[in-house]
Amino acid sequence: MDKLPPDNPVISLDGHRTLADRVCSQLKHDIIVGKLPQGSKILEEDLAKVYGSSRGPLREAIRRLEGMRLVVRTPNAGARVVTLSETMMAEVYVVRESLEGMSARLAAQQMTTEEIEALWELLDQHEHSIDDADGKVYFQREGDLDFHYRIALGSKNQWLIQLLSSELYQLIRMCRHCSSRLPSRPTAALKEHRQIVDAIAKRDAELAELLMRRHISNAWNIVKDLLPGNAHD
Amino acid sequence: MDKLPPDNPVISLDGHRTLADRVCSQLKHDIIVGKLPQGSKILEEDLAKVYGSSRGPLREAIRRLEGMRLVVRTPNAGARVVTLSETMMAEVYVVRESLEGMSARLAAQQMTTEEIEALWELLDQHEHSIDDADGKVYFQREGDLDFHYRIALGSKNQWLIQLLSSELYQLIRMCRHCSSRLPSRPTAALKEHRQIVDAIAKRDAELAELLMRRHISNAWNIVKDLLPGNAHD
DNA sequence: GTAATCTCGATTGTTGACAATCTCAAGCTC
DNA sequence: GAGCTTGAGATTGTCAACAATCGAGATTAC
Repeated sequence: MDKLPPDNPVISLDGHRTLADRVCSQLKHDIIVGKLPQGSKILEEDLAKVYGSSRGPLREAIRRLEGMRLVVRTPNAGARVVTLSETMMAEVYVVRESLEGMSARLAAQQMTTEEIEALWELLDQHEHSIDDADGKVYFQREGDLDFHYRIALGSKNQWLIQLLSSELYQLIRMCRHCSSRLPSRPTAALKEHRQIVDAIAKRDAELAELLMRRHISNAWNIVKDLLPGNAHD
Repeated sequence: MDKLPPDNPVISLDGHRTLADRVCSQLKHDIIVGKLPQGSKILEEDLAKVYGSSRGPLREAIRRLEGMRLVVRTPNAGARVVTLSETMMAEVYVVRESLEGMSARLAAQQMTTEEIEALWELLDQHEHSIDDADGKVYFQREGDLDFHYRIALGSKNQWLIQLLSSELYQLIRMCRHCSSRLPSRPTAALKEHRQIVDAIAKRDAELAELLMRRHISNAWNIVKDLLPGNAHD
């Protein structure tokens, strides 16, 4: 697991960006891991002090997170952390199914053989991490996103990559953080991953898209029941 | 044509939003119609004066347009209007194909019979506007977007609706404004529109998605050749 | 003549203060 | 007692000044 999506939860260390950028990263992180609960109000002055900045940069950060749909703003009443209702997540998964399906289709046409080879290795790593570390749910989850991120990269379509990694994946992470942390069916998922890579390796774009869409649809059916408020088993 | 997408070029009149909101709308408008040329630098102080505001609200507006991908920003060097290269638009159309295909699929399952009836009427209006007004290219274009917007609405998926209307459609408009203004094949498009509505009316989700994807793929093949720098015929 | 460096102007990043607006609770009327 | 009004406090929206950074042009060394 040598490479993670760019917007991973770890706070970025480079200090030579603009202050608003750093505030944005930290705020995003705090939202995703639930440090700022869903639906909680964002007090500009307080949060600015927390992140060691003034209200100006914080407001700009909020505007960007608004664009990522992590916060909702109402004109003269301030901003709140988004609340992930089940219907909202259902909608997100539908969009994801559509976009990642297309990603897989393009990846089957665009990925180099080296990239495909790297994918196989990644899946082998995942298999090992399933065998021994059954406590490392967190890494399994990030590993799953890593797989999907690589497919997105394989599409070579900057728009797909941006849309998936900077908007959808953030919400998926947030959703996972708040749902109970049961092992999410790693073996079944791994098998589906292998089928997808197989289709890509055979350059069968049609099949790759179909399998990816089915895979994400399956994932949603599992995630759905783990959401708070849904009795499972 | 009683109803247009919310972010249409006409400057919104309600004055009781925040200043940053209004600046954002006007700036967006000026970018889309080409008043601010592609790739031109955005001078905060100058533009703030133009829109009758200070730099603060203007900066927030820029942050939002950055989220809509209408401007690109580099940390200490300012913001520029995005430049629509052919490869970029190709990527946008791929994403559009994916998302609108899904929209059509969902619309076939979710639209009410009243909404479908309204769609038929809309297409009849389009047919008439093709017959007489061959100079009104502008309205034909907006009419086309209106059709696609209604399908998106029909999906009843807020995420799809948002993504399409607040990001992709803006770029499509911008692209159309800058490309030569040849009538974009209204009769062929209308025929395809009818086929799509037909599939939706028959509740054939699979077919609706297929037809919509093919329709957008066709549209791209036409638009591609009209882009500046491409010799046509 | 060319290339590297330095300086100055211009532009962006940041801040704290001020104005406008909203929220909420206490008091008043009916 | 219920509902409306009003006012204080808090919070967001806006602004203008200050600091940091970048870019262009001139200068100088080779």
